[in-house]
Amino acid sequence: MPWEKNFDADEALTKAMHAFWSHGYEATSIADLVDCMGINRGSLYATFGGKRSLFMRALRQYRTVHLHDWVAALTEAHGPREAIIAGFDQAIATAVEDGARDGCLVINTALELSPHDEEVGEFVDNCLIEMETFFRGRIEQGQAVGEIPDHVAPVDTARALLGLFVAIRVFSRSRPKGPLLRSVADQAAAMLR
Amino acid sequence: MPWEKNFDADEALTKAMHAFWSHGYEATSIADLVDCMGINRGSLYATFGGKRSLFMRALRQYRTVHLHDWVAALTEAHGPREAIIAGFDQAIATAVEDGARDGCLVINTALELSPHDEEVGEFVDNCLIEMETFFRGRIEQGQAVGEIPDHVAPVDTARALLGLFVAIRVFSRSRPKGPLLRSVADQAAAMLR
DNA sequence: GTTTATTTGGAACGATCGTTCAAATGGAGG
DNA sequence: CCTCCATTTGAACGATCGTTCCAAATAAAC
Repeated sequence: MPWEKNFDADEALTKAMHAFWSHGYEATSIADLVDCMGINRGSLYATFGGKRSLFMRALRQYRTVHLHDWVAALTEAHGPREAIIAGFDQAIATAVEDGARDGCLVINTALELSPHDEEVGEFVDNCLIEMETFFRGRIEQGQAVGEIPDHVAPVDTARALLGLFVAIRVFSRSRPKGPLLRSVADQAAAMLR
Repeated sequence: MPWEKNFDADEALTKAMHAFWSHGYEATSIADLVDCMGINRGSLYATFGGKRSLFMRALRQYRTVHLHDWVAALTEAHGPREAIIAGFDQAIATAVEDGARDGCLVINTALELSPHDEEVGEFVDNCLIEMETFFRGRIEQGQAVGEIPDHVAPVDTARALLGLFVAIRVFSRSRPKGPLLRSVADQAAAMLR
């Protein structure tokens, strides 16, 4: 029925996000997006403005769903130390079980676009800072309740954990072998002892 | 002089490597390559076969120069423990001082192409394995000469070091801040104590 | 001096890129 | 019953993609 939208913009955006997530920005064409979103070119441009604008919205949706909500869920469901460990375990599980080789959209974008696109770069940086802040917050909270020893330096350790987490996402995309991912996660856990 | 090549194929390949390194595979066009390599389309196709074939040769040159030679230089110039630390320091130095936001071609490629290109994926995996092997070899050697304590688990630690090294390359491309990189490298060094 | 072999520079190819736009649709409001 | 109007639809745009091809150019070989 042409007089009213016959698709849900958020659902379509989610599908676009997964396309960018899997193939990256450059390798995802408008034709690909039209196909996987199930809408037509005109609607895509009317609703989302264009490829780049659509990508930015996909990035923002990713941050909301896979960063904010994810952090909130971990924080709520676990104690401070366990929240960090569960975060790593979850990342490994999606990589090994689901066989999804998508990694993390933010990190994929960090490598593909950040160096040459200021707006994207700033957005990605903020996401990384949020992750670092999550780790640091959990460490400090863990120390406050006596779960994590005081000799652990919150800032440095948070950054190292961010590094190991990034690495798991990278390996998820290129070399998603269980033992490798598990070794990395175990060393992350060891940093909290 | 048309009866003999008037360009050095290896030099041209190096220039192509840097273009791919900086912008990735998809975002580097044949026109870009022709420009930066300083040769013409015909010569490019006659000498290198095509874009994909040129990219694979660039990858191989990268592995030789920035992996094999790099590992050899570190191993030769330092003791086991110091070789690892010098590797991290070097990665940080190129990111912070040179201001080069290129990161590592292998890791960039791992995220851009590995999930959807079997040949590239296998090549990249081998490079990552080589790096892991370097770390493990240095750890074991360090333990043999008493530089590194025996409670360090070679395999797990090597994988974690690989992870932290990958992270430094990722941050070099997206958030090349000195303190962040230093924290990561310091935690890497702490794993060897 | 003619031939031969090879590279060069660039024109040209069909395909696909991201984007625009005008025609077709059919209920809503008068 | 007719006019609106937001939306769908797909054709079409110019640009650029990776690739192919060929005539011009040159100096060694004969």
